[in-house]
Amino acid sequence: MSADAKVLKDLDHHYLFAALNEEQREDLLTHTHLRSFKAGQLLFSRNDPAQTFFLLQRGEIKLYRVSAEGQEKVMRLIRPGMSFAESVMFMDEPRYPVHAQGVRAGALLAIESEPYLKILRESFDTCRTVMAQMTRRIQAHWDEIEALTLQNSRYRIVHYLLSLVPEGATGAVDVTLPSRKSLIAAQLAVTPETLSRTLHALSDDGLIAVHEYVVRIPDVGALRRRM
Amino acid sequence: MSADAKVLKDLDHHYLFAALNEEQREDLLTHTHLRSFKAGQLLFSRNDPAQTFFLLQRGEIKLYRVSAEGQEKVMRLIRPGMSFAESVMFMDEPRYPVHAQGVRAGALLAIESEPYLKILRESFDTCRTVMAQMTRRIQAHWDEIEALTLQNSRYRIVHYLLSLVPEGATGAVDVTLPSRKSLIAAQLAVTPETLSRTLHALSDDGLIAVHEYVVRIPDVGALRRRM
DNA sequence: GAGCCACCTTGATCGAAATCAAGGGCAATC
DNA sequence: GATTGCCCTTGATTTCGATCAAGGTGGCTC
Repeated sequence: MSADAKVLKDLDHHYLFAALNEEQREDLLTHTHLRSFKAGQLLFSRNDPAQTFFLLQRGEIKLYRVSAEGQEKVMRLIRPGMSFAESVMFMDEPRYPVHAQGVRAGALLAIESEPYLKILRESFDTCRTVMAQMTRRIQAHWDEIEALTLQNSRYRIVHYLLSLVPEGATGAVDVTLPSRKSLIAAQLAVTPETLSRTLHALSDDGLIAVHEYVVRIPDVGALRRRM
Repeated sequence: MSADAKVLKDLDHHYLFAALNEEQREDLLTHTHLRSFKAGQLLFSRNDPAQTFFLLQRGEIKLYRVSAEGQEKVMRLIRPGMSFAESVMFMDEPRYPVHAQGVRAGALLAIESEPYLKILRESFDTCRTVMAQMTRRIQAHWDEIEALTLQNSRYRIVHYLLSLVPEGATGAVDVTLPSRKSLIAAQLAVTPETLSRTLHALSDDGLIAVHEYVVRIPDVGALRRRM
């Protein structure tokens, strides 16, 4: 399979491109660039002009903001198959609202916004899908704002663990933490110390058992009830 | 001017309808209902099936969530001219993600989602505007999440005061708090006590002067610098 | 005008999580 | 195999904002 064919394959599985026809996709491909990156490499900074959006193929990326005091909040962790910065293109003067940095080396597709917008004009179905996706994102933000204001750190951590449990699983489950614990902490807006202590406390309660990056949950229902 | 004509006038100033033609607007009007409400009246609850979205004409509405302990977080305060619940319609199984309650009596337009979606299919420009608006909302959420996690309550309160200052104003400005202080507190995720104390502290620093609902800011620049 | 209620303020205390500080384990490098 | 650096953990202390508790004030109704 040629490199281009492989890229095409990646594209058509993604919601941003699923409803496009062959011609539109070919067209887009001429405006798509493959870019690899290293761990720790800065991909773009907050307020950089945004002419492209991205689709991660391999590796891991964090989208984050930094406070005046240098404290970091991870807004999203991007894993392979996920797109990011795609909604920025609808702004009049598009600028990235966060910093993006590689966490684990990998590669991504950079897709130019302008050509995509032109194509979008001809595909209401894709428009609709994009809007549905944006709505999902908005609701996720509301959930996060709720968790940050109405719930304590233990709740957020338990909620996060439960989000890793596969759909429909019951009884005993092993979940694997997808990144370094300090990154997960930054995502949940707690310090690494608090995450460590909370996991320990949950272990003491017998609700989980932690071994490195594997968390065994003996009884998902019990954990859910003790949120 | 007839009641319908007045409603039409309200519609065409709003981004959701600005790009529609006369025929489309007339069509929509047959699926639009005027509804008045009292202070304290519940308009819809979280998880109610959502077949309509809204445009506030008069009064004030709060969109909020409630924790298990009964604590309230105001997600948005709706003022006349603002629409709400419009992005829910893009979901497959639309349900309101928050509670809505009247704060000050007033009236709103309830617009059926299905007919609007049909019309949207024929107006890419409106699609584009809707997506731009959703992007703005998403970025506002990121700002809020950042403020909640990286900034303290004083910062959030000062930031809120500055958000009330008219665009481009410098030097001394008087701003009027748009609602009860307890509601503003709930929006900023602080207790009324903390809001009261912080306003007092800012007064002591000479950065503001509070008289009832009017906050005088002698020097906007100075306040901005002391965030 | 008395009484009531909603809202705001002020003071005292408490508590959850951050910060500060120290140490351990492991992988990479020389 | 020693050294370095990065993560993570654990303990001690601090701090910000919440909670608890008491007034104060103004607008209602009766």
